[in-house]
Amino acid sequence: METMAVIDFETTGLMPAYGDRATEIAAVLVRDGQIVDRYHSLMNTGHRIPPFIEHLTGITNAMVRKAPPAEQVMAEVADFVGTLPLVAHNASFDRKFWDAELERIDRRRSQDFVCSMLVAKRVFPQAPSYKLGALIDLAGLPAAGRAHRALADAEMATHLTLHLQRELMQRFGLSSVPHALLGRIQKTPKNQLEQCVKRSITSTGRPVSAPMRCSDV
DNA sequence: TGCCAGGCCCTCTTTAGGGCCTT
Repeated sequence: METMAVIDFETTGLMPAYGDRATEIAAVLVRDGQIVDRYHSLMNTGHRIPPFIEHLTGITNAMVRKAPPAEQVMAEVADFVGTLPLVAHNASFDRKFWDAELERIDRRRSQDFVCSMLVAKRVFPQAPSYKLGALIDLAGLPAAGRAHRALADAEMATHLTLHLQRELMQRFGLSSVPHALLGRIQKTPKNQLEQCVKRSITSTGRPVSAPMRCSDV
């Protein structure tokens, strides 16, 4: 059975290309509809967290000063995740920081990201908001803890992803919804979900798995 | 109190503009 890794970063800002750095990372491993393992750590990059971000996340400069170095944390989380397919909410954001922080330790990503926000837009096109917390509330899923902390957000993104998979299985009579199918769904034009899923189903009723380029996400 | 971006998506669109979403 496929295992996926759902990740979430807290950072000093929005743009690693403009010098923003990670302050916290969490990775949740999910298999057979269950969380099977977790990694979580603050990290110290030596960069100052702006007051607005301290207020938003609750992660202070004093907290990260006592945290292990970012190089150590990123090496640990990269080993923890390995080559498992990745999921994040608004994955374009987490992918930028994942790639930038890995590059600093001379490592490269080899797997694809799926974005739970883009998949949610296809599965629930009438949702009033696609913020992680709003989708959790809409689906009646449990809040995992304080929003804007990496582990809580990663767990909420995990529950959302499992909810999307269950909805797709029920709606289309599928036995499973692998990462590759989620990757196809997030790229399909809006209102073409049914055509996308049907194209991906073989005569055995199992979704077709197909490799995707990292640039596809 | 957010500014910096960028991909996605919608519309009073397509030779564009603006909101959403992430911190």
